[in-house]
Order: sequence, then C-alpha cells, then structure tokens
Amino acid sequence: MREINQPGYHHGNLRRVIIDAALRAIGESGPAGWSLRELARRAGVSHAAPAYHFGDKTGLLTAVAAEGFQLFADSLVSAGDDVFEVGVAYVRFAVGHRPYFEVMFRPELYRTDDPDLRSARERAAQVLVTCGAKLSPSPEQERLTTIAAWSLTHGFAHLWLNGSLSESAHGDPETIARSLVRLVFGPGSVQ
Amino acid sequence: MREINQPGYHHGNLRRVIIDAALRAIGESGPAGWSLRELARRAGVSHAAPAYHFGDKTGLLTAVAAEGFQLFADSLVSAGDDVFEVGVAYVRFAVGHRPYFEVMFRPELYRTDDPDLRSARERAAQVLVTCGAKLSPSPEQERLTTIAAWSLTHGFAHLWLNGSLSESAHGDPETIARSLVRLVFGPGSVQ
DNA sequence: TGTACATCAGTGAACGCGCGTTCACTGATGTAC
DNA sequence: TGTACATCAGTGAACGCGCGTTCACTGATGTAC
Repeated sequence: MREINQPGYHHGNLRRVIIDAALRAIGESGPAGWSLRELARRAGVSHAAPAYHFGDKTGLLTAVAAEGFQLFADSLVSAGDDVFEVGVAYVRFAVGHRPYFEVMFRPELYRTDDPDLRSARERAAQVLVTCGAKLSPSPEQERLTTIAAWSLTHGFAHLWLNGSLSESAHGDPETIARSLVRLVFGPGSVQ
Repeated sequence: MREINQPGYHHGNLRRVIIDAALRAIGESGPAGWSLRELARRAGVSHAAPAYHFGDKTGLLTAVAAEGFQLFADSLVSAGDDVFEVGVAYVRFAVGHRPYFEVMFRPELYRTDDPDLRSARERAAQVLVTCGAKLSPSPEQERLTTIAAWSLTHGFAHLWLNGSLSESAHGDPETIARSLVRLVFGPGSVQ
C-alpha cells in the first residue's frame, strides 16, 4: 500500500485528489464554472487523467453527488431520534458542505441511475419520512408533513446559501434553523 | 413604430426575441447549457447580435432575472390578501415560469446591482413580509415567521422542480402547496 | 416636401484560445512459475 | 529469490471544434433645415 499523496508516475490517489479539486472548484465558481482540463491543472496532473478516471464531467459530478448523499445520510442518521435536530443537521450539512449540496439537488448534472448514489439518497429520504411520521398530527397526514418538514429545511438552506436571506436573517444559520423547526413543528403548532 | 417580428435588416424586436430564445434554452438545458452563439442561431440572427444588445451572457441573464422578478412580484401581489394564496402563487410561479425561477435564485449568474432587478425583488419581498406579519403568533416572531413561510414555499417549489418529490408527491403542485401552507399555518397550528 | 447627415441596429469575416477526445507511449505494480 | 509477462495508471502531443471578441461594413431610421 502506497502512502497517500506520494509523488511519482503512479499517483496512487488521483481519484481522490481530482474529486477534492472538483469540490474546491465548485465552491469557488459553482458546478459549471470549470473544465476537466482546469481541474487537472489544479491537481497538477495530465489533462487526460480526469477523463481516465471519470469518463467525462458528468461522471465526475456523479461521483461528487454520490459521496455527498452518503455524507448527508450519515449526518441525518447521526442526529439521532430528535426530529428537530435532524432538521438542524439538514441545514448544517448544506451550509458546511456547500459544494456537495449544490450538486446533489441538481440532478441534471449527474447520472441519477448510479446505484451508490440512489441507495445513499434513499437512506437520507428514509430519515425524513421517519421524522414526518413523528411530527404528523394524524396518520393520514404523514406524507404531507414529511413534505412540509423537508420543504422548510431545504428551502431555508437554499435561500440562505444563495444569499436571499442576508438582509433579513443574521447570525448562525443552525440557530435560526432550530428556531424555525420549533416555531413550525414545536409545541403549540401542528402537533 | 414597427410591427413586432417584422423581418428585415433592422429587426426592431431583437432584444425581446433573444430573451425569449434564452428562456427556451434555459428550459431545455438550464442556464449553463448554451452559448450566446447558439442563442443567435436559434433566433436566426448574426452571432454578434446578442453581444450587441447585452454585452455578455451575464448581461443577458441579468435581463432575464429582472424580468422574472417583475413577473414574480406581480404574481404575488395579485394573489391578494389571502396569505395562503400568496404561498400558492409562489409555487405556481416557480412551476409555471421555471426558466425565470432557475435564474432568479442563482445570483452568481447575474449582476445583483441592477436597479430594475433590485426594486422588483424588493417588491416581492415586501409581500412576503406582510404575509409573515399576518401569520405570526406574536409581534416578536414576525421575522422568523416570514422566513418560515418563505422557506416552506420556496423549498417545496425547489424540491418539486428538481424532481426530489416525484416519488412521494403526485398530482398538481399547486394543490399540494395549498395543503402544505394550510397544514403548517392554518387553524390549529402556529396561529 | 426634399435633401443631407447622424445615429442606430445588425452583419459577417477573421482572430486566437481553451476545450474534449484520441492514441501511441511509458513507467510502476502485481502475478505466475 | 529471480525472471517474465500482463495489467494498471498516467503522460503528452495532436486533432478538430465552438467559443467570445473585434472590427470595418451596411442598411434602415430619425432629425434638422
């Protein structure tokens, strides 16, 4: 086993390095603002290397999205049984892993039939469904409540990230998210 | 005054035609999936014409976003005093004017200092603030309630448009949106 | 009403550039015996 | 332990293409007198 990042003809870790370069590039200019050749330049490798590993840009973004959904599902799961904290974890992930988040919810950028990606996304969705069931005022409204909870946290995360709330919402997004879910789903509201 | 769409050396309506071509292109492949040259081809004009009118792609997308926010503000205003119907109008606009919506909430695509754009966006925001005030359980929570209502409708619209809800939500998005805002903000909930 | 001139709207040829893709190659690694 | 061979990982030169930009131009429109 080679050490990671060891130089030489065989990099040994190039797939990882290219994905990291992609994440950095996405963070700086979004998923459209760079080319595979630019990524190769950043990673210090031949311009043909990214194509060798991922085929094309869609293949690379598929890998990014798959990895993103896996991290995302892990985050939601580890928030535990507290439905409010799952909502907070949703926002924390979006803000803390913005490049992943930007790709994950633009399915036109990647191959939605990737099996790893699908299973990770399904795992995340299952957490949300469980939360919806807990929050729902009646069994018939579980599905609608799930959509409501998902929309609320997702909408807040999206508006926060694109700067729409910069005038009206100040401070830590996690804290605001916690207040939001308590306001909407806390004691005295839907339940 | 020339008739619109009349052919000839001086088109007379080219700015409009190019924006419409852009909206069609965005609808087909998103805001990044085309070039100014391709747009000129679609519009049947010289490839230099779009640059003459808009400078560059950012300038064109600024015009799209400005027009979008104007239509958006009109939609919200004309929903009247019914706060629930404002939420429904938000979703109706997003689903019915998807190309505008896709650009409007990606500020990195356009010039956010465009005065027409800013004033239209401000007009739309004002409607949402008024709704938040009406829905808020107490004066101290008006700001948070505004963010909640905005996040709920925006999140639902965004998730709907990117296909995240295609497995769990069937039927007319407007109808679901109406149910959502009633569930969250209707009698027996926050208020 | 006519004429002259300025401005506006759009053209099309030409440019240099970065892109994705191809392909013969090279050097390192793994495996069989 | 040594050797031979196959496979893997990455290189770098070459290609054709579409792009944005520039620029001299052309034809239509508006205005002054």
